Amino acid sequence: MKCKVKKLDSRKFTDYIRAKGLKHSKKRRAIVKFFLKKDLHLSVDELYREIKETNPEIGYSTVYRTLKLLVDARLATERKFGDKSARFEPIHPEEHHDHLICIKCGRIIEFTNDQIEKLQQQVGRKYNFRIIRHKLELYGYCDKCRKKER
Amino acid sequence: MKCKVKKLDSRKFTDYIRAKGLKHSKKRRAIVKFFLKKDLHLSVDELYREIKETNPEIGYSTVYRTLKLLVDARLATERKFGDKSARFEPIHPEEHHDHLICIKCGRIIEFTNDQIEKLQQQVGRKYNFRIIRHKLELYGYCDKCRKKER
DNA sequence: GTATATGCAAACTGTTTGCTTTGTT
DNA sequence: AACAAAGCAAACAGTTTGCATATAC
Repeated sequence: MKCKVKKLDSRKFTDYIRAKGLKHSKKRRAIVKFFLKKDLHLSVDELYREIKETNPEIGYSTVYRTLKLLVDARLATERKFGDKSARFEPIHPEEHHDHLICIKCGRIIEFTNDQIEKLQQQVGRKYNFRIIRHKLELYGYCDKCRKKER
Repeated sequence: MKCKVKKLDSRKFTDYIRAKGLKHSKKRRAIVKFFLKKDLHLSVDELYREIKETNPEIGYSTVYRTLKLLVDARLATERKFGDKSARFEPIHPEEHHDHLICIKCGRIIEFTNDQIEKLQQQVGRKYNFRIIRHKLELYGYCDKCRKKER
């Protein structure tokens, strides 16, 4: 099961922009479109290059600023997997998920596991923590890279 | 249960240094001493300031370089919790642990949970991943900060 | 004495910001 | 017309590096 891009209506972005009294622009729309369309977990750089091909007049800072806007609007989250650069992914409010990351090819797969979630709550109780969110990342070799290994 | 600093023999560092044909120095020893002595999960900056008080002639880059050396020697690991700066902690080879992080006061508590570990392996199997390592961080409010909240 | 360690300043990377110009409403 | 967006360059934070000097062996 690969990552599927779920429908995240760009209308939500429009709503947010309006509610904030901000303005729409071609470039913003282009960035949001790419962001939603492309496979998940893009780094800013990847997204920038991608966009650059069809919209060469868009600058780096605009990409950053728009992604930040998406995060503010709670339509995206920022993550860092090992490497130093930030990766953004659309939020699907109903569903939380964690990540499998291939340390060879960089592939990122999402998964969920209710049992793990429950055990985390249990850990929280044990230490008197009120757990708000968590991060679980499993690093290893994906099926393809395992085959190549030997 | 607070983080306890377990005995991590600085002799291992000595061994590593020798094996690599590198040299000992007062400063290195001082840094390693502080690193092992102080509570875990120090940022470079925290460690630097700490050391500076008794060894004001030690520079930032030396701290970095020595920490890197510790990582190379597999005596420390580098982590990033949300904030941008790296934190280092001694490795205790026999034992893997995860972290509870208080989003109010920044307190970091270590924990282990075998059941979660097992479930992670299960997830790996499901997706045909060979899991090498993982990162689990639970963010929330610690007991002290929960009380203060209301 | 030779080679490594260190300090300093400078380089570097990813990200953010200030300012002027351009675009949206 | 008014005000936000975008581009560019410059600022920034954390980290790394080059080089001359100090230190360890």
